[in-house]
Amino acid sequence: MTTGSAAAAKGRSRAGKRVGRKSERRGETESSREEILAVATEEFAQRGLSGARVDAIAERTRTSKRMIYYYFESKEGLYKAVLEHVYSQIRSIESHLDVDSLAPIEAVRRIVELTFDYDESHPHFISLVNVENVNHGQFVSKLVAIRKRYSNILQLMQSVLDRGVASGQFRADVSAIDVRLVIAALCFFRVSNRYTFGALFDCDLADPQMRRHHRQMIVDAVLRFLRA
Amino acid sequence: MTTGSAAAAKGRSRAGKRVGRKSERRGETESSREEILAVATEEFAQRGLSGARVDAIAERTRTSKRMIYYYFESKEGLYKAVLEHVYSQIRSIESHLDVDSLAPIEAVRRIVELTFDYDESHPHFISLVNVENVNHGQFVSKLVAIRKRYSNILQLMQSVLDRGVASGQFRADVSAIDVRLVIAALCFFRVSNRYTFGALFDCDLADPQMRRHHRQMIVDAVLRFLRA
Amino acid sequence: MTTGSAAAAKGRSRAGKRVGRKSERRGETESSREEILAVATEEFAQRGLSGARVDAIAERTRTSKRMIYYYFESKEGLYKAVLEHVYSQIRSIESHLDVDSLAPIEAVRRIVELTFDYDESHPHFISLVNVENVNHGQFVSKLVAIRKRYSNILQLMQSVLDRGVASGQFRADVSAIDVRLVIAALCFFRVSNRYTFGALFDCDLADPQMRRHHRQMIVDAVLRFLRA
Amino acid sequence: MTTGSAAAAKGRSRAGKRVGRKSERRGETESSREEILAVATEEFAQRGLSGARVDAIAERTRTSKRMIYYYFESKEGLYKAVLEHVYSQIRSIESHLDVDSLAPIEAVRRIVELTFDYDESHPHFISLVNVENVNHGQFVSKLVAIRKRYSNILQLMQSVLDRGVASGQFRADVSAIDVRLVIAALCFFRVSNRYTFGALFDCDLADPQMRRHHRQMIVDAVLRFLRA
DNA sequence: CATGAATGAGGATTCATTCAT
DNA sequence: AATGAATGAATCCTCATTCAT
Repeated sequence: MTTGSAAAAKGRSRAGKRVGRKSERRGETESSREEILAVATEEFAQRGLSGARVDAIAERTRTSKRMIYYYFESKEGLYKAVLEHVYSQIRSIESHLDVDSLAPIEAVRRIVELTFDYDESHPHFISLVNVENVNHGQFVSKLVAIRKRYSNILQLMQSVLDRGVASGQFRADVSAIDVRLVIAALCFFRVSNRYTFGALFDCDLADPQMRRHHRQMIVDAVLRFLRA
Repeated sequence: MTTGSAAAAKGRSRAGKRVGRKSERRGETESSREEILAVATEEFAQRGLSGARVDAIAERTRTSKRMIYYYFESKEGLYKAVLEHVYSQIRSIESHLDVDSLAPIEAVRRIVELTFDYDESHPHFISLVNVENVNHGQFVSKLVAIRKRYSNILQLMQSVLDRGVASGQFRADVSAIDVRLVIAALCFFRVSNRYTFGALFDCDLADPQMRRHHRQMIVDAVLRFLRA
Repeated sequence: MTTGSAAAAKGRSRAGKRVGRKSERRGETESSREEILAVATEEFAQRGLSGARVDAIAERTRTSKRMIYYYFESKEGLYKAVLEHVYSQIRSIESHLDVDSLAPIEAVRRIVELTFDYDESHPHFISLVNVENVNHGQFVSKLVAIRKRYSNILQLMQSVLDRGVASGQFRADVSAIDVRLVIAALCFFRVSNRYTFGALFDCDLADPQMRRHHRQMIVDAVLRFLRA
Repeated sequence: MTTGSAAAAKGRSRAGKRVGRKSERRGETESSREEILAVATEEFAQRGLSGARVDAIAERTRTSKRMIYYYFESKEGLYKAVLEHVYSQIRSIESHLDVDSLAPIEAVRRIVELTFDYDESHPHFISLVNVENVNHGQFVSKLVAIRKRYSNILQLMQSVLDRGVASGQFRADVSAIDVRLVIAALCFFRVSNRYTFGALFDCDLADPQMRRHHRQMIVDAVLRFLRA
């Protein structure tokens, strides 16, 4: 979870608006589109919106540059599709967890761990969120489907908090949004700032041992933050 | 403090190699260079390395595009200068504080507050760090002067921790680098992800009330994290 | 009548070569072709030969882009078909008139009026003639059927002139081609140059009052031109 | 004179807005720009706005494609500059004539002849006006300087008409705009429709003998139109 | 120190057309 | 008779950079 974890996302989201198509067929077609999307995800993550080259994306694909425009209409359209795709891929951490069946502390622990694991294993996603922030979030704000999902996340979190408060284990003065911010910040930063933090403090955040240590540490920090 | 706070930045670093020229007039010269640097900082922060336009930078300056090349040799050189400049501007939080004269808890509180305030008031710096991370930190790793500074920071932090542990107020199993990471993450994320977090959780992180709340919250979280 | 009025156009000319196919169903087939032709007429008139987009034409049609190629083989083929179509639609003004049954002056008056009315009510035709002239008339010269028709027009005009000369009402030193030129020029220009003339002389040639005035004026001018 | 003859045009019109230039120097610079303009005039006249190729224009020039964008910003900008240029080149026929010193009939004769000669000798101009009309006059309407000039033309024409009416030689019920329309139409059409008219009536309007004949004929037609 | 002119190399995008079914 | 997918070849345009003065 970074800018919030992703909620149920059951419906497959059609990223690039397909224009001028009358019927929908699965199969080959879809895979060309998906191949482009996969390659573009990498390119945009690694080079940013203006740094990415349509030519470079096309070359790493079995299709041609022309197909990119066929499916996505423009470089920007492709970027939007990529953004929507990566956001929609985040299966809601809470929904994978049946948060309500766990004791509050355990629920929070699992939420943090899943968030941490997701961010660690999806550096492209982290980079794309960075890119989007550098670009003033001009596209993320248009992803309506995504935004809906995120409001559910807060509700789930709130119910966990409520139970924790009721049981006397959590403080009462922390809002769901606060907890999400703390969790997101701690997990996201490790990945998003791996290069600068690593260079300046001369350490390798990707080191497995370091990672394991930080995973526990962040769980600990969040629980200490919530503890009554 | 973000990717680590900035240490004592003693020598002002001259970014663009300045070849010895006929007349080395101070004043005018310096201000042209600095004007370019100021404008470029904004442009690179707002549009990223490849998104920034040399033309655009020149136009917003009283000087010409040619001068950019005169002072900085290339767009990349200008970017490096900007990066070095913003990093060097961070006067070490610890050095401003005389950390050693404060009680450990108070010292940490002040460090967090200063870090928070710095990040909040320097969104361009945050953006540039983001940009640098999107670009794999390829330039930050070359800023030797900066890196030295950052190692001092860790030492100062360590001494605070040591005193806290000695007084029985802090846990013993937290390293300086861990604390810096936690502080940096919590302060940096609020600013770096303001667009995506704001859009997805439908809240305005820039709101003064929210900011005040989070400032206290982060101090609190860090102290809870350290507390024995 | 513009570049000459159109004569009887007895045989309907099939523009796009229609290869004999399995089922030559009338009706549907024909209407697809005609729909394309109608849309293409507008597009070519409004945007010129190279400005028109095959995609745009297809989209405004109930059929697909592929059908355009099926019927017309190429964009150029479609343009030729459009050109032939609009030229063939001009039913000979003279043939609608039974010119020989009218007194010479009356005959000329009616010819001018019909030409004027045709041009005014067929701006697409005018535009297409313009387009064709911008393209050096490379296609019109191939429309053999059309060219034949036009030579008849001259004969009819000549007979009117002859009768007028015989009756002493017309001058003898004006050829049929001269009269056609004068009539065509005066009627065509109003429509073809409506935009530039209107903009530069700040008047609206489409205004009904202006139009009525010019209609009479042109009849008058032509008769004065012919008067013995 | 076509869409109206051109008036005094004393001030040199700067066609393509030169951007980002602070001082103005004559000489070499200007000639590059003018060379582009000259070549572009031909290309746009021969192929229309969308048919013209920036590459083709550049190739026929001693400069590069890049310079076209440097001077004119876009293909459209170049087209606008061309249009303005050709319109501004029309030295006012009336102003070359000292219309007021001639007897009314003689004045009209000379105006017609000069208009005729101008149109005959500037087929590119005629074509460009055609192109502009195909494009709905979207650019000509913005040429403010040109439009001003054209309003003067009408005044000069009106004064000639007034003198002719006063002397009893001209009818009183013809407006300046009417006469300009008649003259423009007759002279313009011969050139603008040379391809289609020639093809359909199987004659060569460019033939010198034909041209001489038509020149007299048009003068005659206009005078007959005006005669009291 | 300063500047307007110039540009090669590349970058996004479009378009008429064809293929597989 | 019909169509959605696919594409090579342009086509317009941009950008960092250098030159001449």
